[in-house]
Order: sequence, then C-alpha cells, then structure tokens
Amino acid sequence: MSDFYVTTPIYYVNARPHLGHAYSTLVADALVRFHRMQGENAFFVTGSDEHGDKIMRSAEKNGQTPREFVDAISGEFRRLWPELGIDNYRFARTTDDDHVRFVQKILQRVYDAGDIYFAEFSGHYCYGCERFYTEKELENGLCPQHLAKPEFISEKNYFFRMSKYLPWIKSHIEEHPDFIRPERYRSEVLAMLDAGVLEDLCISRPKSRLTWGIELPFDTDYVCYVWFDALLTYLSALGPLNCEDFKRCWPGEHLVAKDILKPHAVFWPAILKAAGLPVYTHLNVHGYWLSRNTKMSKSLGNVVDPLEMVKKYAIDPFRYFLFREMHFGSDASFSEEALVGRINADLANDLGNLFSRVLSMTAKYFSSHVPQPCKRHEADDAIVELCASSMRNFTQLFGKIQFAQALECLWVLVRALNKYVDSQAPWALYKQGNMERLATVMYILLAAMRKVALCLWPVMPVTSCRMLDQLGQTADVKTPPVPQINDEIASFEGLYAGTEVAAQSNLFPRVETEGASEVKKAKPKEQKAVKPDRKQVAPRAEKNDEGTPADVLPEIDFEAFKTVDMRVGTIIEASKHPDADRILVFRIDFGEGAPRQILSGLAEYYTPAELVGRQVCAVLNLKPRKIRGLVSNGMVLTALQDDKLTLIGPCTEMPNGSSIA
RNA sequence: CGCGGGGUAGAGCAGCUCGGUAGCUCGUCGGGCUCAUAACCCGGAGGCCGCAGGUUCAAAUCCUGUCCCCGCAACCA
Repeated sequence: MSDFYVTTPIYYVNARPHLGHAYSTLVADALVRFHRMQGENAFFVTGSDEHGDKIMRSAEKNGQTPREFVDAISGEFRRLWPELGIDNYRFARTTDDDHVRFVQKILQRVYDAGDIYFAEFSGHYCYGCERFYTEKELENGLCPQHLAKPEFISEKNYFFRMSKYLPWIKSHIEEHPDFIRPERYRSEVLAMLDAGVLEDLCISRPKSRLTWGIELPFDTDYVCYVWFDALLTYLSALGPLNCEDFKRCWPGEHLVAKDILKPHAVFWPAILKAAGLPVYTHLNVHGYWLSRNTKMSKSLGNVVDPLEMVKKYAIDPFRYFLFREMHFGSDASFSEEALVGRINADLANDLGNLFSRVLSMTAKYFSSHVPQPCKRHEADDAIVELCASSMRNFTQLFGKIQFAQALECLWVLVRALNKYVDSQAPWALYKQGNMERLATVMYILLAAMRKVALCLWPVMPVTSCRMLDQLGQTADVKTPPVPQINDEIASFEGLYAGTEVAAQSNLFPRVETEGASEVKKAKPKEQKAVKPDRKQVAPRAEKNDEGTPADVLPEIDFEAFKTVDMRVGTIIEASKHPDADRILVFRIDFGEGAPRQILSGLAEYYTPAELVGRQVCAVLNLKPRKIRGLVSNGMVLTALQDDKLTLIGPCTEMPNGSSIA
C-alpha cells in the first residue's frame, strides 16, 4: 500500500506563528492520525520558507544576519508544534543543504528540457511585493497592494515556460473534480485560467539585487526566485528522487489557505509536469480565521496566539474547537467566547458528563467492571445501529476533509447516548433489582463510549487516550488505538466483560461563566456592537414620516447604548501622522497601564503641541482601524458643525479612565 | 460593471451540486429525572430562507434582476 503523505505550506518566516499556521498544521496532524488509524503509514511535511528580499530586510532591521534571523523564527515554529500535540512530521527548511541541491537538480532538469529561457525583461517592480507588475495590473501607475510607485527596472532574467502547460492544467482540473477542493476554489482557478492573464513565470533574481537565495545551477550570477524554491520543498523533504520514501509517498496531497491558491493550483502543477513528475492528488484549500469578523493582522493587533489559548484551555478543547467551528473552505470566526461555549456545551455537558455519569454508575452497580450483557432490546439495537452509522459517516466525512460535519455526526451519537441513559434509567433498574437488563444497558453504553473515544483520536489524541484509559484500554497519543478503525465500525464488540474501568471521570471541567465575564470586562473590545440591521433601518423611514427631525438617528434602547465604552483620558503625546497630512496620532492615558494609540483627523484644527496634557473623551471599544499604516484603537470625541470643530473634554479634571454615560 | 465571499428563528451556522413538510447548536419559556460536571431528558415559543420577477404540479434550492453586508483597497475611527 502506498503511504499517505500530506504537506502544510512552508511558512514564510517573516513573522511569528499565529492561529492560521496552527490550523493548517493541526489539520495535517489530524489527517495523518486519521489515515494511520486506517492502517496506513502516514506522515506530513511542514517547514519554513527562509529565502527572499523581505527576510533580508527584516534581518537587517534586527541587526542580524539572515541566517541568525531565520534560525530564530524557524525555531519558534518548530517549538510550537509539539505544544499543540502535533506528531509524525518532518520539518523542512528551504535553507537545508539537501533542499538546495534538490532545487538545483530540478532547475537543471527543466532547463535541459528547454522550458527555461533567458530574456530581457523590463517592468514595474514593487519592493514591497517582491514582484513585477504588468501595465494592466497597476492602478494609476501604482502597485495595487502597497499603492506605492513601483520602480521601473530593466534586467535580464530566467523564465519558466509556464504558459505551455496551462491548457494541460485546465483539462486536468476539468477531468478530476476532486483535484482542487472544496469546489469553490476549483471554480476560481478555472476562471483564472480562462481569464488568460497568466504568463510565463520569472524564476530568477540577479545576485546584484538579491543574494539570499539558491544559486541557479546554469548561471551563478543569479539566484532562484521564491516559488521554484519553496514549492519544491514538498518533494525535497522526502529525499532524493527515486529514494524509497519518495516512491512510496509521491504523489501526495497539499493543504493550503486560500491566499496561496494560485501558486499551488497553477505554478506547482506546471513545475511538476515540466520536471517529468506526477502531479499531486489533492489540493485542499481552507479559509481564514477571522477575529471578531475581521481579518487577523499584526497591524490590527487582533492576532490570536495559539499557545496562549492552549495554555488557558488545554490542547484538546482548542483542537476540537478549530475542527468543529470551521467549515473547511469557508472563513470562520475565532473568539474566546465561542471557544468557551463549545467547551461547555459539546465537551463538558454532552461528552464529559456522559463519561462521568456512566462510569459512576458502573462503579456503583458493578464495582467498576464491564458487565456481561444479556439479550438486547429494541432500544439497544437502535443504539448499536446508530453507533455504526455515526462512525461510518464520521470516517467518510473526515476523509473528505469535512471535519465540522464529521464531528457533528459523532455528536449525534453522543447525544443519543445521553438520551438512552434517560430512557433506560439504569438507577430504576437497579432499584428494581433487574440486574440482567441493567448489565445490558451499561454494557451498551460503555462499548459505545469506547467507539466515540476511538473516533476522536485524530482530533483530540490526549483526551481520546484518557477516555480509553478510563475504559480499561491501553492507549497512547503517538500510536493509533486500533489498527483498523473500519473493523470497529463493522462490529460493536471490542470491549470485554470483566474489564475494570475508572470509578469516575472529569474529562472537561466546565469553564465557569464568571471567568468569561471577567474576560469581557477586561476587554471591552470583545463586546458586540449592536448592528443596525434592516429591521432597525426600516422603521427609520416611518418615523421620519411621523415628523421626527430627519437628522436624528432612529432610537436605540439602553442596552445598545451601554455597549459603547466612553472614557476620559489625558493626551500624553501628539504628533502628525508621517504619511497623512490631516491626521494626528495621539498616545492617550486612560489609566490602562499603557497609553493607547488613537488617530484622529484634527491636523487642520489643532497643532500637536497645544493638545499635549489636555483631557479628552473617547470611545474605546470601537473596532480598531488602520489609517495609512497606523492603527487607531478608538475615537476621540469632537463636536462638528460645518467647518467648526472642537474637542470634547470634562469641565473639571477627572481621573483617567473615568467612564462617561 | 475591480476581484472574491455572504444575506436562512434573538446569536452563530448547516441545507443549495441532485427542487418535494425548513434543520442544528447556543439562548429563551415550561415540564421531567436524580446516575452525572448547576449537568441530562421532554415539550413550547420564535423564520414570508435579503427583495422582486421567472421556470415548475412544486423553489431556501434552478434562472434573471436588484438591494445590503464582509474581506482585499481607500487620509478624517
């Protein structure tokens, strides 16, 4: 049997790992565990992309050599994975010697085949993007990403004849509906190919401009440009072509986020084809994790640190949440509130409590030993049947990377088991002295719980093992609990009468809501602003008809008003925005420990110097917003009429942080 | 006509490929149970599936149009 092989992107080590990196890697880990539970050999490759201009510049900024810089950040990534319970992977670096040799070998091969040519190229180069733009792509002569004027550069470079392979890629995608999944991304790529905007790929940079890269084997004056370098990591990590690992693992599949769809869906198959290698089997594309429905970004300061969440809530609940909450392919929203909600509802109440009540009854009625079941009733058969179908659905959906749906199927079983406890009322059977019936019911419950624990191993390995351990099974986070999960679906058996089980269980303690509200108080930002939805907008027109002044907004209730957090603060620093002539940048003390940066369009009305020391009122829980590169964490209140403007402040001095109502 | 995603119960979402009684979780109201982690179980209330047309015996689902929201982008947060 061929091995299961999947990759995460090779993360660009320009920044520290965040939730998105963690998610991709966790998915790879879970898929590998899932395949191992089906008797396959499986592992994945992750790693770091360490070449390029941006890295050079970041290193310089830190006063480090590129090598020192990438060693440090790459190390952060490598240290994170074990903390998240991730296992069975190789960590590849684009600066590894083996990788460098591998890339050079492939480049030479493609060059020899005539698919790389040398050409004079002049174009608009944006240093921010590290790429050339065609006239068509520029907006008013500016880079659409950075809105900066690109430099017009004319130089000779090497090009990969990608256009030659585009028709083949298109037909391959058309013939293999699962090649790019979910389907929305497949459609996007097909649209991209039809648009005809894809050209040959520039794959080199002259050393005069960039030295931090892999030297081209056929021209030592040039280094390789990012994609040829990074994408080939997926192969080089396996070892040389034709080595044992390579033969068993390739073709494998890939896991990426939607931002790097194009290189993986178009460039990469073309490169593989040109190198005479088989193309990957699946490109699995997931969406973004949003924070408060906004994209996470370093500059907005709303980046979720996975380690912090793991420390606070433990690995497995965190993993469960990510798999349960995101529908693979779509964006999903991360919030601590939602995480706590899932922990309490799904894990503590449904699953944890099931273990707790059943094990405690087993202790009471059978001295913590699995009883010998007797004749099954109809209700028992229904559970046995549901158990099989839930597991079957779970494995099928999981294999199709529909994790949220898979878990939901499993929870159908968990909830049914809780119902079964209620409907069979073991405590009543015990009182009646109906030990035969009691034994059967308890056996059904314990055996089904074992099945649930088995299924959960890919998602929650630690908890899965604890559950199995409580059920008297041997289990280990690194080894699949059963050699072949499909056998477990086929037969309800597997738990033997007489096995000693734990007397009690507390798998997922509830996260108390006081804790949650403390979180809310500490971060007023977390509170949801009341959105004026269409139902509230509609009455507005009616009110106007009734004679309310047209410029007064529709009424809101007190609850809505309370969601606005307004405070008094003292301006301790004021300066002009370096890149925006109407904006002033303030640092204002709201008694929060550290001053808060707020931007405001006051430059026409005030000079920075005259404002320092003044007390102002501001809204603190407004969604942070970036203005010309700087983040504003709130809004200073002003009164404005026509061209008159004045700041609003308290009439007498108030302590910083005083609230306004 | 910039590109992409989306509008389904108070909140968050599934269903849409392949039309056939509108579903899940949380919340809420009422009841039950006492094995359990203030948990579990049952029941109720709450939706013109954004809007308008069209196709059809039948549309959340297919088609057309339209409005709105989000991300990317944008100097008045």
